[in-house]
Amino acid sequence: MPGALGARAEGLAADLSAVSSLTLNRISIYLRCLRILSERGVRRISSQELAQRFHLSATQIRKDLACFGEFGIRGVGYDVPTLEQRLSELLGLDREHPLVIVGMGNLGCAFARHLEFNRRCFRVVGGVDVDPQTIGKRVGGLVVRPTRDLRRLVRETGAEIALLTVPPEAARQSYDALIEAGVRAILNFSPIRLPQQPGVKLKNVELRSQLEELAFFLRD
Amino acid sequence: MPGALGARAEGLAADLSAVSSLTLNRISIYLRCLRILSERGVRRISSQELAQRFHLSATQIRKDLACFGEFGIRGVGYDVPTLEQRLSELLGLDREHPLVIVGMGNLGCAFARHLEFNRRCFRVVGGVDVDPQTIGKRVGGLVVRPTRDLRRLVRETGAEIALLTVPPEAARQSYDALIEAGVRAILNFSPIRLPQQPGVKLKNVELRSQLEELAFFLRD
DNA sequence: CCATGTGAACAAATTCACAGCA
DNA sequence: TGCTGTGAATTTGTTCACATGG
Repeated sequence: MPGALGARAEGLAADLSAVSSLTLNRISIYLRCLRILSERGVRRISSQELAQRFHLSATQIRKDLACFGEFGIRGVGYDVPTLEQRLSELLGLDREHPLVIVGMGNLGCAFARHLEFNRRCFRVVGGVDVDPQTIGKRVGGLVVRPTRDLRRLVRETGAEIALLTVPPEAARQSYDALIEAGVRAILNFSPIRLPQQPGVKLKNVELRSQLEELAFFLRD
Repeated sequence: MPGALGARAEGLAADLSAVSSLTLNRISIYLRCLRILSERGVRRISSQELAQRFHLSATQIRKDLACFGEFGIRGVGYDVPTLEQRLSELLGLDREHPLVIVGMGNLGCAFARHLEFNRRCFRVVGGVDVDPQTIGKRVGGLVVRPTRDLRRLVRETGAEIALLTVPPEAARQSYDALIEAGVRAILNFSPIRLPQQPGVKLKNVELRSQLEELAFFLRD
């Protein structure tokens, strides 16, 4: 192991800001698999067996984990609860993240109810919309507020993450409002290309593209 | 240009099955940008300008397009309506794709209504659920049918694509049922790892992973 | 001329192969 | 012995730089 400054006993291999998006998404998947194993009472697992059970790649699991440190026991494998715990901490999932939803249409409401029901690390603390018909509606455990209250809502709740689920024509305006309100990470479900803002993490979920890729596969 | 067999005047550069998922998803994005330009009456655009307007990379646009053929006029740029048309055909978006939704909970209903409203190339022809409370409910223009009717539904409607939006514990069973019913492409929104089935395209949309990547970015 | 299209250079990600340690 | 962790090899993806041709 290189003598990286600040590396602990089960040392951190490299600086965390260099970890790729692909690796992070897979780590999140490994964590889900570990939770399932944990619930089933499995205490130890090798990368090989983890890969076989969940259709993953054993080498890739080990390489991905190597970005964060050393977690296994050579010749044995990984301790399931320990690895689950360590990965949760590394992803910042040991605390709850307050989250606001901008656009309480079909998709926004679905996420509000879904995350309400399945709350793990993320808590929906507010939802806003421009439509007077929608404002005031109860969805899950919250009441929809007007978009002009966004800044106040973010201040009050300390929300750092936002879901952007507005129609295309409102996307740019809502995005600017979110930046202005001071959120630090945005998951954009609208089909609009938004400019990166320094200090604010923007991720796009291109649902339409996913469907269109399937359509491409089906072309005869 | 290499003398590829079957290459037309604006020739196909290579075989389409080798095009990567990354390229396909970007082509889908370019297509959306072209539609916007088209609506605004823009008739010609260069890769440079397209990139600037929509926060893309000009070189990458040209490289991506090169997978499918030659579409531009050197020294000039691309004809917007023509390119839009050609890309639509290439992705198989010139015909409508019937689509079934398995799991009419929050997410399933949201997609049913969303695609109903915003129907372009994809038509929701049916939704199924196991919950007796949900069966029979009207969502958008359709009535939720029991999951045991899935096979018949797929046969009747010719659905080739399915959205899998069931809770985790039902995912594997529903997946097997979809394979059995004969759909050819599945977009899986459940957080369960499913095995690839030869001849059936499976894409996973990991919503949880996207959120967790944002959480990672926010770790202090 | 000027923007496309493309080989060549570069970078990133994945897989291989095996050293090293429990 | 057996599995982890990791350099080295390979594959895949992106960017550069420029020849090509309308």
